[in-house]
Amino acid sequence: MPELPEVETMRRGVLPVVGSCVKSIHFVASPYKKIRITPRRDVFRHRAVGQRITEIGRLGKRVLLHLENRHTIVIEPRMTGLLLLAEPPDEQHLRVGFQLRGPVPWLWFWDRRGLGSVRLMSERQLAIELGPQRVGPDALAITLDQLHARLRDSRRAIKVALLDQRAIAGVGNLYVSELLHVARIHPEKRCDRLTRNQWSRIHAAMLDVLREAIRYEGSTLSDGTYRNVLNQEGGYQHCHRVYGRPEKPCPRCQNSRVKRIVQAQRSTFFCPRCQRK
DNA sequence: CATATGTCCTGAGAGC
DNA sequence: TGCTCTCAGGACATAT
Repeated sequence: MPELPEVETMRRGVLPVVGSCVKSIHFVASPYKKIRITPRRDVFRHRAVGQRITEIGRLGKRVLLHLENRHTIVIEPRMTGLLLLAEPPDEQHLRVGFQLRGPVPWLWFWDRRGLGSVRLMSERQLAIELGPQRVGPDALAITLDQLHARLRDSRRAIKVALLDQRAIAGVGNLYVSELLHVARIHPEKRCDRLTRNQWSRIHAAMLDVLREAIRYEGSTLSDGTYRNVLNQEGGYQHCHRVYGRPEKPCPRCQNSRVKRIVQAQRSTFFCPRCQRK
């Protein structure tokens, strides 16, 4: 489940393709219909082939490949999408191959479940479809004041609100449980009932957890889907405090067991003793 | 407007 | 053993 740390790891991993030229693009035939690829493949090729990759960016949970003609290839991994410089795990779930002229011959988009997307956008399209109205400030860049201003009046539970990418971009279901545990905030606590001090703890914990997870190159869960661009596992799953650990002792207080609840159809893990409502 | 729910997708694992 | 069923959660469409 690539969230900010995994996508940032992908971004850093594909930096070696900066300066390379797109030689050809292979849309793998059979699963093509199943993932969202826009525009049509001939138009996509016409606008991207022959272009140099000038820069690699990240917008929330998306990787951006900027081209010299000011178009951008927007890669959205969603649940199981991977960006690979190494040989993909199998042929079956290969979606797009970018053949490059440069030090690395191929950049692959591989996606087992096919919920991801690969889109080529003009500057204008990018500004509209993924502009500040649609994607909030990045979780690593947002200030405490910005975070506070954006969510302080919301009646939603803090866990649910932090997953809203329009409010703040990059936090997903795994890291929200982790950061709320570090901040000692109950996931069901309503935003409009949090004190300034609690917001401050959330902000600090968010930065700590995300930065630490990036250092470990993200989390590879037992389903094993997330891999870095060289098809290697991340390491942060060994550091998880609560996520995916129901009934295990809380790593902070030891006296309480991690509880699993469901909020907005998603699992939340927390320590009922350390994170009181 | 804000918030809640439904939808897509595949394969791992549970349960029988 | 081998089958069926549930569940995992990204973003977005639709409903309340």
